[in-house]
Amino acid sequence: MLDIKFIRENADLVKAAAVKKNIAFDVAELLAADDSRRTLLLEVETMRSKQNEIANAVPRATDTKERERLISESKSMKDVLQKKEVELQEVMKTWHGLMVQVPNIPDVSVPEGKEDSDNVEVRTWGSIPKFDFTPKDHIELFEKHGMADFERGTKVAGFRGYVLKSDGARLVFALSQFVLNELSKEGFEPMIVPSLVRRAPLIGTGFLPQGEEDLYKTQDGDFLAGTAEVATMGYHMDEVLNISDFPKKYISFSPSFRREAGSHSKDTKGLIRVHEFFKWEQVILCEASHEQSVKFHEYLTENSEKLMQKLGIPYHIVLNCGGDLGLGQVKKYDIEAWVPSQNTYRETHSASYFHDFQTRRLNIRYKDANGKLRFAHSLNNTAIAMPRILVPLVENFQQADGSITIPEVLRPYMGGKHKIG
RNA sequence: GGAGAAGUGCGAGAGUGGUUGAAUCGACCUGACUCGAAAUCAGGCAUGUCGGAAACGGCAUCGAGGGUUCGAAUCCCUCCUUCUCCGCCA
Repeated sequence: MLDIKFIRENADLVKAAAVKKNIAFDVAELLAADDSRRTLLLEVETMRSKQNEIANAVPRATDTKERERLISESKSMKDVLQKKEVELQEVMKTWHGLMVQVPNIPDVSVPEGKEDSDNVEVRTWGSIPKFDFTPKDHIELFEKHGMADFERGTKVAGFRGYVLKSDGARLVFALSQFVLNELSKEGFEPMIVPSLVRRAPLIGTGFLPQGEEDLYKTQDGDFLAGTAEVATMGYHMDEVLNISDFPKKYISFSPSFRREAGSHSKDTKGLIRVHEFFKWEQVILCEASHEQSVKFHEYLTENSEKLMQKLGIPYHIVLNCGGDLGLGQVKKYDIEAWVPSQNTYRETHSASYFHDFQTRRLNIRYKDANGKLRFAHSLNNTAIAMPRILVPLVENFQQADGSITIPEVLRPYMGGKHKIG
């Protein structure tokens, strides 16, 4: 959500933002709604003021006639006021419905573009492996070593179902432990947060109302979150934080769920795109300054890069184009890992910052140096998403004999084992 | 799942229909006293929103949303949350 005052004063900026993000949004419609909102509000409040005045005068009226007169005057106003109030309510509903659709303004450095093919490569790391044999894809490798069972996974869970087994299961926990340790050293506070969440944190983080299609919903009206970001941000909903605690750095774990509505034909096999997975997510809350946001955005990205480097997985960073940005994102980097079987990079991490877009919706504030309440800034980035990360991991480290070398940093968590197979 | 109780400001806690945005105490801030601190004394201390250049003023907010009433923190309804007891249970 943006500040309505800001929108009013910068209508052109908002309009341009919608165009850049390829989001259909009519700023003029919102401004018109805002005009009627303010006109009505003034009318209603003037009437209320009059009524309050009468209500206060009634008990002080010593004369019975005067008392009667006041009461009947107020009564006669009531109908009109009630009608106006209903009118205002309707306008507010429209207004609010439009407000949650206002896109955040993308940074000037965000490239123009409609879809992920328009993203711009920023840097690359590691060398793409050259195999003197025909490399296997991750599905073949997983099945060869009994690390996953896709057939039974589908039997149990349906489309995109999987079961991780043996070293496949061990790797998930090894990676998990590795990431937890590395980021703990960086001062991130580990949290295990709910996946099953209420509507409010999803609205607050910007996944709703637009993303309802991609969320699983329970019969109680709760949702399964697609990322730990939701619950971690919701954690501080309606709070006033202490500025001396900034930046708040969290590393949150949760199972994550995605319906993948509209992606039915994409990545139908294997572990790239699944309905249910595990994720460690970095979340930062900091002071409301663009410089801080930019600084921590780079920091979050570097943290994940370091993890990838320690694992030895080749990757590149892309700067997402306008059309590939979410409603609330100001700027986003994706880390994409090299996947030999597809001869391309595939997204494994996504780092974005929001300015106060999320915190305004979630009402997360702090008192600045002048004692003024301000909305904090929020950012997040994947630390590691499993099992997706296993795809580049096993494919890049496969050997001619079909075995898989285990990255050195994971060996302590794999009982000292050096290779699979 | 069943029965009952409760939700008031930063905290404790009063308030059961009429200047109550809310007593009182504590915390916090400013000042006085002090070399300084403690103690004491004086004053201050909610947020949002609308109008206004500002001063300032209006409106809203006592878990949330509705309702009754000229008037609601106070009465009624629905929901949410917490607590107690029973049942079930990883």
